[in-house]
Amino acid sequence: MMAHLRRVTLHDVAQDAGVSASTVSRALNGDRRIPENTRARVEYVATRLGYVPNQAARSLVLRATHTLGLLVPGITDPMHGQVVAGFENEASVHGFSVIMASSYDNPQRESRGLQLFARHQAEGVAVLGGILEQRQVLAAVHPSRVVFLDGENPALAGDTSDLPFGCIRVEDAAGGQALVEHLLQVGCRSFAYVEGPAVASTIARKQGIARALRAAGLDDTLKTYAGASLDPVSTATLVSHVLRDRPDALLCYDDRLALIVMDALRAHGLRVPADIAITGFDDIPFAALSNPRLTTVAQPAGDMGKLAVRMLLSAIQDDVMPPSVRLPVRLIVRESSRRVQAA
Amino acid sequence: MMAHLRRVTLHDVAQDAGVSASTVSRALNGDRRIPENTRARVEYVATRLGYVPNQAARSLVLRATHTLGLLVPGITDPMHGQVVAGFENEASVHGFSVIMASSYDNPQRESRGLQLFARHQAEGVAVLGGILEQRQVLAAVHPSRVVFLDGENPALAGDTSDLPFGCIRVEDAAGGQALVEHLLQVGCRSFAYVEGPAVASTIARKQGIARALRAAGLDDTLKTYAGASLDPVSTATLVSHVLRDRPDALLCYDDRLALIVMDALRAHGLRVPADIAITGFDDIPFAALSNPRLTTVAQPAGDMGKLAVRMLLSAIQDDVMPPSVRLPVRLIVRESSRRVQAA
DNA sequence: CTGAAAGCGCTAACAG
DNA sequence: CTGTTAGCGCTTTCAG
Repeated sequence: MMAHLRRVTLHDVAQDAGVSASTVSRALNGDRRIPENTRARVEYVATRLGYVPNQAARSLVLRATHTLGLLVPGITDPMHGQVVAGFENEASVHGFSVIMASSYDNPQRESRGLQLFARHQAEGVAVLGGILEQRQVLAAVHPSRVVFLDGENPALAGDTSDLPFGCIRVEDAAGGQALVEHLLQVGCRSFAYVEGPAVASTIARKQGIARALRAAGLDDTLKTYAGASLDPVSTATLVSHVLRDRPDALLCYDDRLALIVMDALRAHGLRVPADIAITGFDDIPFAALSNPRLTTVAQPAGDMGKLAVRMLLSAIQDDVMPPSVRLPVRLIVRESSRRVQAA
Repeated sequence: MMAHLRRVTLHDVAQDAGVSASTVSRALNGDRRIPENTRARVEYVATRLGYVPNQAARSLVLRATHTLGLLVPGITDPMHGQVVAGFENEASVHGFSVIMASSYDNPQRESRGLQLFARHQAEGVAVLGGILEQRQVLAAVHPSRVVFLDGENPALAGDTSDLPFGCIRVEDAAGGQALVEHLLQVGCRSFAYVEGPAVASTIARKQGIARALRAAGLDDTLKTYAGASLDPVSTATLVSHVLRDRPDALLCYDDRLALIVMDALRAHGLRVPADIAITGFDDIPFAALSNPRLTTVAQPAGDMGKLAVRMLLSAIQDDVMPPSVRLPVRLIVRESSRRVQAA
């Protein structure tokens, strides 16, 4: 059965070094009162014996785990991957470990992940693209500090300072707006939006698009299509709509979707951007490698992860959550929207 | 300073429920000796108070953490993302938490990650694409069980059962071979290989390619180019080599590289597959969405992660590491190699 | 400068 | 059926 992992303990080291456990502890933790020679000897014995401190015991007595929880919808998404990388990096720089859980856009799994963090006494938790309500999240991990990254629960839309949690969002609407302004400039007059999952950012991006259209006096030009997945049926439906309406430009919820749509359109003989312009959102690495290369809106994904850690640490140390922020985005024009002047 | 996370403890619950701590512990852990009504009351109080068991305390006394460590080169890579997803999923199914660390293909960080696992008393650890020697890894996390996934340290090349660690690899060579056989069939006669990082799989794939070429009596046809990155200089060099040699087919180390190369080639006016066939390796999601869609060799990435967990759990429970395995790969022919019969 | 003792939150004998 | 006791591995007063 379950082989117990008998490891070398502080006492083993103490015994071997002929000192008490306290001395070993102090020596290894750089207590100035321990003279250099004892410290060296203890250290020597410790490494010789292969001693590794037991984190569980440590956190228990220190009442601090130096652990952050990160809840992700799914690590397969390149966009999320970048956030995770930024988060993990920054955490490790500050000596924090991160424990991760995937929610797969499923409230149940989201709760389970938070539960996990609570059990592990995470001192702070970041929720990426979560759909649970803030109250629920807060309750689940109380009293950990929480920051919401790209929170998808509609209630997270407003900016919320003074709350026991922080929000990091991007200028989704501004991104949509920038996209439309660019497309107008290259001569597009009719637009369609391909929706993503029914979450906050889907709506915000669409609102930005609608706003820009309104400003240009093209308010009711915008068609909206349900987003497709890799499944052939949904793409076929989408393509048939495009073929029927023939908009000049197709604004997709995100890059992944845009690439799927572009592929489907090509299979049906539509040329991008000659017949139709396509844009994405996120600027995932592959957006720059598609053919045609994808015009998109870049999100500072890595920075978001980094910032999340910073906010959490600040909240942990100073006991005050920094104000929520909304990060700027950047329009990146590539081939998929380079139209010859359209009608 | 550091606000201590005062949480509700077992004793709080015990007090409030008017029983002893042991009773609460037993009730909450489903000990059959506790009668239904007490169990219910305890449970009620526990949830009302928002009690969450302290994992650190638990692991300490149980001498079992139910934690697995996963070391990844970098979560940004879609291929690795799938392995991670499979691993995490399977672990959570079996009630294990996973703690993850990124190595960024850097031995130092790899060691640090392993150290982290040791401190957290991970009961098993999986190393994905690691470059450290097995001995070092084993020493670093002893006595945890270890499995190497796609280990990139050359010494891992041979199949190794009866060892205190397991290896999960894929049929890299067979994949390379299949690719060549397919390319020969569509009329390619001259080949070039674009290398990845100098690790085991780069070599294995090339060996498979060379073997197939030898079998076809085309041994010395194979040119080898240094792999490019997104950086313009390296791609320019690569393109100039391709332009000079004009091979019929370009076999790239992996999909990511293939997409980069394809993009560079297109920028220089070369058409794929009309002028040159291109293939990748891995079958990342975007391989199916490129234009032209990429011919590649699919690896069972998710299964690898899942299998790693299974091997680890089996080693933990039965104290015997299952034999190493080498997973099959699958040739996926797409547009990038659909040549009209070449000369 | 160093050791002895107490205790972090929890579980597991061992009595009752 | 339930409470008391001891102790997981570590840090930290508090004495010496």
